[in-house]
Amino acid sequence: MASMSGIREVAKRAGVSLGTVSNVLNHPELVAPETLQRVQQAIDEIGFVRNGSASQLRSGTSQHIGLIVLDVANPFFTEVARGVEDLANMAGYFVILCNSDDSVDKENHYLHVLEEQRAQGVLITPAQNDASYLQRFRERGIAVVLLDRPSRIKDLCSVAVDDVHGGELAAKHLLEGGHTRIGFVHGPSGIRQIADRRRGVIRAVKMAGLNPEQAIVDIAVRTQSAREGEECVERLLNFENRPTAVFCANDLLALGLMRGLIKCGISIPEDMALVGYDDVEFASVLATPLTSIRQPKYELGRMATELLLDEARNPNSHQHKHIVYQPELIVRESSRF
Amino acid sequence: MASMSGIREVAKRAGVSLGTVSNVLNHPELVAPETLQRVQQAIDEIGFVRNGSASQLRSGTSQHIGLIVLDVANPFFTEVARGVEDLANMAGYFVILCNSDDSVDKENHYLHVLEEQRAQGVLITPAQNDASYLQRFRERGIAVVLLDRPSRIKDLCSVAVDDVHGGELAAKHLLEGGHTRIGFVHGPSGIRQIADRRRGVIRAVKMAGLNPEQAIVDIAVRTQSAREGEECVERLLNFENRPTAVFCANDLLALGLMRGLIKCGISIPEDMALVGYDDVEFASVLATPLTSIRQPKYELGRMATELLLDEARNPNSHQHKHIVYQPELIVRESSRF
DNA sequence: CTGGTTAATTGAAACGTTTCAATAAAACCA
DNA sequence: TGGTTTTATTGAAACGTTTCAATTAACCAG
Repeated sequence: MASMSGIREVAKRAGVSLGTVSNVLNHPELVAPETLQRVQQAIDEIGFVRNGSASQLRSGTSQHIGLIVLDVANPFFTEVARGVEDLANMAGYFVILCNSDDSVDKENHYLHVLEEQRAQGVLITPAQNDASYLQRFRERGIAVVLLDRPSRIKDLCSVAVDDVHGGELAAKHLLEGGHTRIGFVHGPSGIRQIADRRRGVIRAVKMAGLNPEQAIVDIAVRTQSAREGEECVERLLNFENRPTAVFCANDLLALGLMRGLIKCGISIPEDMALVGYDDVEFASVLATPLTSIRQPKYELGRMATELLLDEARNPNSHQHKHIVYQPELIVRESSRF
Repeated sequence: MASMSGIREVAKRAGVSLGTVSNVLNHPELVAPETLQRVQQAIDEIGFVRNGSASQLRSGTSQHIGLIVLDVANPFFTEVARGVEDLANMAGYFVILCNSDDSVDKENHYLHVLEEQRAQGVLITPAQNDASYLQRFRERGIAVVLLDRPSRIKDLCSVAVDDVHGGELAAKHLLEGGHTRIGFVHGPSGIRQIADRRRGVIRAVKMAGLNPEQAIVDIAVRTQSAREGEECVERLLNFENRPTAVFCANDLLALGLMRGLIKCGISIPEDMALVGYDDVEFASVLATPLTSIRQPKYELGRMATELLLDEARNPNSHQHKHIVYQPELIVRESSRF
């Protein structure tokens, strides 16, 4: 006798019909207890495991959620991913991990894959600024939530952190410490996060009654790495009117800067105050613990997933939301006054 | 006229049969160029995207690969994940991210999900030491590769890093620096990695003709965090015959230790040499750059995936392998002599 | 004892593909 | 020219579920 696959074999063994086995799997409440047990036993005996593809095909709903980030290795996204995964898992969904590496091609490839899988939804930090192409997704009934991208697109949820405020917090803190000339070290200004943080800095300076042109010393680097941070120390120190404090757009930059400053015999915070961004794990644990701006990363992921699932499950009653978290200033030695 | 879904509508529009459309999708080489183009156009016009579930159901093969790790937020796994994702993606598969959080329950849950999806294979760092239950997977034709777990199980591939050698490298380096009394700071000895690293240390000490009992000062902490590292400084310094060097089982511990030592006015490496493990990104960038043991994390992930895909695609010719990478000593200031 | 409700179970018809044997058309060759 | 091979296309039959209208059984009130 050939193989009678799946549910069918279970049904035969338990002496019930196909439909009943299906009910045991999906609506156990409407199966008589005795039958339920008999079927369960049959399932255990043959070690039956439901075929997800068949199930999804017929029922028309998958359990897939896509998470498209720029780089999993980035500790920021890593924490976000945990938040996503935790909630999705609890709700019975599973997460497909997609690294776009900032490449539009890779991003499109993944979007296509997720479309084929008829994912319930996609959490995405878009590599391309134009999010209109996500429209197609929405038309197919796939929920989309923008991650770490504030957005006013009406028919899309978004979850982000207020980078303007973050920049403002950092600058205000330094201004309160009596610094009137502040270096701002950052990567490409084209990146929204960086542009926003700068706007925050400018705002704080203006509020303090200072002239941004004079109070802010702009130092741009190519990539926001520790190496670049270290290399820009020279530039920083050679300014005719040297800043007494530096705000780095990211903790890695701050780390490099710190190292470079120590090498030059500049002590922190006495000769130069320092503030980073992201509050990565090691910030608190450096030789001179680093003041930094903390973002609710895990929460970001959780909330985004919550919105996504709500949209996926209640497409009609769902209200699109634009959630913006407020960052938090964590003061440590590097800027103590 | 009701909706004629998918392939069927494409077929009608292009004036060909179902089979031909399917061929365009899966075996374009046996479709006449002219027909091919016509079908492609129809596909584009209606914006058709193949239904993955149906495809998988009928063809019997999925594109899913499961990656079950203890914690995505751990930078070690993060790099591994990148290696996995990169290769899997290139080969046309996609990765389902699973965080077991060291919980056997979560692990089992995910294994079940992956079984339902008929995943092509699973990369796993098992939370439970007994890997025999993975046998069921193998019987279902799902390939399994053990990640970061050396194993002699015959019918399973495994990829790992030689922790004994790692411990040996660290200790040997310190011994060569003239240290004859070395602190070994580590978390729970029940963890294989830690036990292995200790064995390496002992081996190196013996090779140097010293007595492990006297040369090694064992300092256990509960968790391998920076905080615990800092807290154990006191214990370290209060030994009657104080070690002149410390090997930490992990960079975070080393970081904490470093901070504690600096606070106590102990200078590194003059008064106390320090070696970490993992060579995390910030190791090179601390006030005193940290000597550490580097593991080929990305390569680990890539190789594991390669083995997995080979097994999934050539189940018959596939040869199970047990690959062990060698870690590398990266010497920096913290142990310079 | 009848008619009406509720509770369990059934079995056939999808779901949207891929597969494969069968056909038709075209190309080749002696 | 007729036979043989090659190249394209076809259409029906799966793949393993879920769904749903229909059936049966069981119960209760009047």
